[in-house]
Amino acid sequence: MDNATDVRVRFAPSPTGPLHIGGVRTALYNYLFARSLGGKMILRIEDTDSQRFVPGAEDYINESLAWLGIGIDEGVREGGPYAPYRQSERSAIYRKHVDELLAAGKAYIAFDTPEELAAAREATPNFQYDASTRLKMRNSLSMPAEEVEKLIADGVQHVVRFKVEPGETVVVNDLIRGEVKINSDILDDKVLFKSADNLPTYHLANIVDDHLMKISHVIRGEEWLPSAPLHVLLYRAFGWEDTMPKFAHLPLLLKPVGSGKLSKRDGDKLGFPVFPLEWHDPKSGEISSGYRERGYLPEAVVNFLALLGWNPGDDSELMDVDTLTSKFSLEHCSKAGAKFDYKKGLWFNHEYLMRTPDDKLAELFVPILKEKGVEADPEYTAKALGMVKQRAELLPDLWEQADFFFKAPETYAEKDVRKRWNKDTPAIMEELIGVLEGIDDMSSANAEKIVLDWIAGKGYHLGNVMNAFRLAVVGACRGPHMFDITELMPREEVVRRIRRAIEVIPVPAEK
RNA sequence: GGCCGAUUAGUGUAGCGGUUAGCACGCCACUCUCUCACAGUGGAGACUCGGGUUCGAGUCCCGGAUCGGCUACCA
Repeated sequence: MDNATDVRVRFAPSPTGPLHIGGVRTALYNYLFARSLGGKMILRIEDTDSQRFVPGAEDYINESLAWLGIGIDEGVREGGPYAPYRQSERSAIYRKHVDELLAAGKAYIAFDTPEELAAAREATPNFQYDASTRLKMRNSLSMPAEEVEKLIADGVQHVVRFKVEPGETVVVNDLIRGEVKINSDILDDKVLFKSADNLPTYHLANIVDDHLMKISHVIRGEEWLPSAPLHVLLYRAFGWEDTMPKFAHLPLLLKPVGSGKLSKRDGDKLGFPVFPLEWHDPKSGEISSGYRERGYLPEAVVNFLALLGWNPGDDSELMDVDTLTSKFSLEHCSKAGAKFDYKKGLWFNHEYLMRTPDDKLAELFVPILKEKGVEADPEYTAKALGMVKQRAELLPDLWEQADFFFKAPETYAEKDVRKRWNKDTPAIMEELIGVLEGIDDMSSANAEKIVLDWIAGKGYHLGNVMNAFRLAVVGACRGPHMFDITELMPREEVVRRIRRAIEVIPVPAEK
């Protein structure tokens, strides 16, 4: 069934907390890569660290990817031919493979306790558990076979370590970085199987699963580059070098200001989310904000993230997921870490908001109206939002911009009052009410013509009259064209607001 | 400390030996205008530093600096 050349990629997060935005980007690149080549996207849960497991994190991962539209072909929820896709459920598979390595003499058993290892590191600067030191440690290479057997029979805790042969140059061919060479001397005898929870470490589980699941390309963060040579050695030890996946190590996401990798604190400090969805930490009770809850559109987040470390090869910036897919290629991924430009993220969302059809916007706006305790006709809401959407970056900004469509102003912007509400204003506004009431057709163009003619005829100051009018209806000098507002808003409401403004706004003593 | 990786305006990036070093965000003007936006036009702003190679280097090589990652019975 499966062809050797089939593209199969995986996103393999650890359920140790909310999915970080950098992880989301890795998932996205895997997804775009797979889709662009007609391949499959696998979601594998790497829960081999029982100490750090966080309940709810796996659901969070699934929900985040679903919200962003990053589709999964095979995974824990989706199932698939290589199930289970949760590593904690695959321990027998790893056990079998590690035994193979043991039998072939490519791995060995070690009894050193954490304390002993700490002591060794203390005693020797740059201590490394490798060919130069392993015979001085307590393991099946340094101890008589009977003693090893006895310790195992007695149930003494032990780990399995990979036996790295020294003096060899290991070459990793990275699709983004080219050839990366290192000497095996600097590699240590990595623990493959832990004693603490009888589960494999990342390195072993990762190689076994990628092989068994027929992964063709491993696209992951740069933090894995240093261990990639070890992984090559593991493929070799298993005799899987011929079908070894190709590697691509993505640059990291960095802090917007200062240096270092992007952290949750940066988001808190500068006011942007670092997680796709809001996260309620089950232990601390702490709540971390998410893109979704903040009012970002998933399409905008995807577009923004795609361009952080990749470019389409031309000047396009606003691209939907199909366009991103068709243009995606690993060759256009950059090598250097990208500072997280959250302001550009805001711009993307603004662009997507402007392009969202008004009725869809009205739907997205329902929760906000509800929160504000306002009931409104969907069609009215759609028209109102359509008028202000070019002024909003995030969904909640729509309320800031369109609130007056749903409730009369209670206060009037002081600065605008000072500038636009003169001693003649109440009388002119009174006159305006009469003019408005005399209009048969309140359509924007018609009402504008009539009112403007009246202003010109009377020789009034256009800016002052219009802004006073705006102040009365909106509560400040902001918003769409006045006659677009009065076309949508019932005339009685407009009149009521002008009357209230005349009543409430104090007339300045002079001028 | 060791190993690996990276380095074009404030930010994201294009460039792949010969360009007035392109685009976008942000910033500043101007235009439009009843306000705020949108839109349009214009502006300021960059090749980390040395050495090489070459007729010619942002582009290739070497070194320094800086930044990042890894260096766990975490992933």
